[in-house]
Amino acid sequence: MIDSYKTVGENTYEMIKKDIIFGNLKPLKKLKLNELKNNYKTSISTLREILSRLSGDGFVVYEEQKGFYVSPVSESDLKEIANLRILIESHALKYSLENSNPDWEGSLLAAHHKLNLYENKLLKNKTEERSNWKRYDSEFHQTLVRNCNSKNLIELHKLIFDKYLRYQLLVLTFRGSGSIEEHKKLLDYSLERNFKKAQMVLEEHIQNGIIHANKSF
Amino acid sequence: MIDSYKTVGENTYEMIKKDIIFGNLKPLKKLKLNELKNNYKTSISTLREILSRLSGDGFVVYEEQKGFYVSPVSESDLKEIANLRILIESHALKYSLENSNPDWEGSLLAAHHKLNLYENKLLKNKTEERSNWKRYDSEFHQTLVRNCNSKNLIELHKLIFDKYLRYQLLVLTFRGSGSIEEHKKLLDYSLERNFKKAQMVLEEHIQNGIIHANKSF
DNA sequence: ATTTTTAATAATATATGATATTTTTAAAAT
DNA sequence: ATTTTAAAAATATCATATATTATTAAAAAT
Repeated sequence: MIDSYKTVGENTYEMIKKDIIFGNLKPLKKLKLNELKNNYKTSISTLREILSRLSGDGFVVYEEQKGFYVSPVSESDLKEIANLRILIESHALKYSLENSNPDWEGSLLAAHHKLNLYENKLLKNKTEERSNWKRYDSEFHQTLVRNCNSKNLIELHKLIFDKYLRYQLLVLTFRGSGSIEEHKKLLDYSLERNFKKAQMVLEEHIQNGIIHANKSF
Repeated sequence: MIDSYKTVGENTYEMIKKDIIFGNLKPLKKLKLNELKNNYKTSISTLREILSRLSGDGFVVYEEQKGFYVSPVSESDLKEIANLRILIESHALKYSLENSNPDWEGSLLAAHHKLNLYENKLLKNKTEERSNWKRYDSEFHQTLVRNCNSKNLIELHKLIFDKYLRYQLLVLTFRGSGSIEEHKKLLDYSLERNFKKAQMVLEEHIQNGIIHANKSF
């Protein structure tokens, strides 16, 4: 394993965060320390550290004297997150394109290739595993912004993207060919360094994504 | 005192955060747990929680097995933060103006009035306390975005603003009448709901702010 | 004399137990 | 049904203990 060196706290942080994003820990669920202690096999002090971190990230809510619980979800929150993602990702994309270079173009092509393979699998075989698809989707979008040359922007994007991802895994479904085409256009316009068009597709892409969610709330 | 009910952890969190923002804890300073324990009179477990939260907020850096230290500062980071602030605050301002209503207009006027009183004091008496000025500056800008109707956006703005504030307190100085005029314009254009002009002033305002910092690095 | 190795010291990471306080739950009373 | 009261559960905090990892200082080797 790659990360078997990590500390207990680090590993458990990843696990709990993943469990929240993947919906194993449901929105609003009270995170009782003793319960978590049994489930994740760590001490209460370590758990409190982890939950404190997660509350800084916005995946957990903390209330004085009452403890921690999983952040709630709502339609309005999803819309806010989507708008924020459009704002941040567009902004970062703009700078990524301005700084475009062969290395980055190569990595974007590679990321899209892997994503596309999975998308086609999903089109044909609906039972295919979705978490992998989401992984490649994440990587593609993260590659899009990576070249923006702002550490703060990249970190912020990752945070927002993870929040969006949580909604995707909770209430959104694979949209099929529409999403595939958008990814392809996003790739092409980016390689052409055409920000205007790339931005429009991106905005559409994210906006289309949340339309599928509306009924689930 | 208003917040004397708060928990030890909450109070100490505020104190440490303030000490970082106000420069009492210098950038890159190693935050040794035993040292903090003596200085802030709290237990190590409580401190670790606090530092974990602060690392989520970006004011503290954490390295496995090596512990915590105050986040570094740099000219490039300041520029990133300033650009991010322009992006976020402009975006929020746009929606605040769209949702404009008498209540909000009133609170904006009030916030500007208090800020302006302090600015004039500072102009005449250079020895005036700066932390108060910064408080009113914060409040004015926070009022500007408060009406945007997006909790996520408001929280994000607060986070970025605090980071910017840290730089202001570390390396920036009161710019005098220039800044005062910008605040006035910002108020007037906002009351007119003229986003285009308000946005331009805001961008200038933030951009002008960091010019004064360049030499300090 | 500078570099490398080794030993000693300090600091972190984690767990556990103890205590005071606060919430929550359940039972009793109005 | 609502309020009051008592009991139980959970949180907040601290202190202490142990294993592991970093850092520093001393010793050895080049």
